[in-house]
Amino acid sequence: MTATDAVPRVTRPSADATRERVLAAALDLFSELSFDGATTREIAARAGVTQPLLNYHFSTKDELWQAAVAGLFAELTEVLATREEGLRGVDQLTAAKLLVREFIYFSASHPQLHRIITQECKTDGPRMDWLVDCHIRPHYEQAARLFTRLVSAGVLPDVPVAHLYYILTGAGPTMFVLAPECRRLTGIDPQSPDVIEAHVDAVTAFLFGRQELS
Amino acid sequence: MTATDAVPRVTRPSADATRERVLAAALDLFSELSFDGATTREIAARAGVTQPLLNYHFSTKDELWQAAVAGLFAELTEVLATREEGLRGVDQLTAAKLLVREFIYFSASHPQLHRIITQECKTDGPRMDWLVDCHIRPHYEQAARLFTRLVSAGVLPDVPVAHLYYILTGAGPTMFVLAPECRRLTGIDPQSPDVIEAHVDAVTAFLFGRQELS
DNA sequence: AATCACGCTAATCATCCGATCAGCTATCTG
DNA sequence: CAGATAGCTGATCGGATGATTAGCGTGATT
Repeated sequence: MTATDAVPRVTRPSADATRERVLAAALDLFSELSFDGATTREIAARAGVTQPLLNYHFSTKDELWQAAVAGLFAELTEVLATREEGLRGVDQLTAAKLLVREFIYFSASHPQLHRIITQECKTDGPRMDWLVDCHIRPHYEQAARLFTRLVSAGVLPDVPVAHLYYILTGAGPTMFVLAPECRRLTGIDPQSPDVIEAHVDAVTAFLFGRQELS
Repeated sequence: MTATDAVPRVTRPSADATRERVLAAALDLFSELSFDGATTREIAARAGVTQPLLNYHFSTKDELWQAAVAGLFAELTEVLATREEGLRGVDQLTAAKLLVREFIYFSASHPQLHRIITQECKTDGPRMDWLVDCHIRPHYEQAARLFTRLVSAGVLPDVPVAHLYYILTGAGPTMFVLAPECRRLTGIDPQSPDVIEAHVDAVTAFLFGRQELS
């Protein structure tokens, strides 16, 4: 089905597996320790390989970072696209609520996403430019279209979409981004399914109106 | 009035001024570039001094970081205490709304606060422990008492206070934390007074109920 | 006036970082 | 079977980082 089946493969299968182990380790460490705080040696150690291998598969530390982040956004894009696909024909308000819920669920299972965004987008720089132009903007524009429709329908108050965007992307993921703090501060584990469910309910209740709280 | 007037001072006045210049530079760079990303040479350069001076005033990089963060939290504590003082006698709901507004205004004028929190509290570590135990917990407990009263009064929906805390601290400051992203992504400058006002209005509207939107 | 502590700097240290290079080994190709 | 190549490692390099040390100048003390 894919091109790699037709063309005789030049890369050995073992390389793909280690590549993905490296990418997973890089994503975790970059998101938790920041780009500068995560060292290539530590990433390599977590992936069970030696440090020069990172420069073999990804020529530079920046390219490793880009590859790890691109994989994460690909997951987000796929999850949202699949969900949207499954919501064809559902009425606008219900579809919007379920799409927002899906986004918060993703933020809970992939806290690395907003950890990296809040890490890189605090300052101007090449990584922020790349993140915004290549990955964040498409999702922002999709969200903006959705919010615009909901405001027109009177479901959301008449607030500029940029504010709605930062209220949702702030209120939804922050508890999961700061999971270690939340555990120490409140004793609650944000990775628990019950807590995730309660948070999704709470955020959607505040966003779409109080009476919606079950 | 202060003790330094009575006791003959041993530190020269010039030292206090440079100390504060160093602290301000450290706060900006730590919050934007993370603890590891900010170098002592860069902090010194921004403060207009040489790098070994940082080790003279603050024995280590960690102590410099602690001093800078402590000063920021002292400002927050003072601002909120002053505001609460001025709200004695005001009815509970109005006082709560104005206190929340004050918090968001502070997040707008001091984005370094939540930049550092989201930087350090993603991972367990000594800096996270110190931040939570010495500075975050007192404010969390104050917020928890406020939220508990508002839930009892029926002003807020019956959601555990931890969720309310992370919804507020996520929805309020994120737009200002990610100001560079917001400018590039939306063309809106979150430091503009009009935008700050609109965001404060929007967040309080979602938090305290739709009908409150002016 | 002599002394001394304070504020600050130039020079330097050990350490760690990302990157490079030569070389090993196993698999694939012809 | 022989050669080539992909996958990976050990050793190492230049550069940057946080910290230390010795020492300078100025202003307060006695």
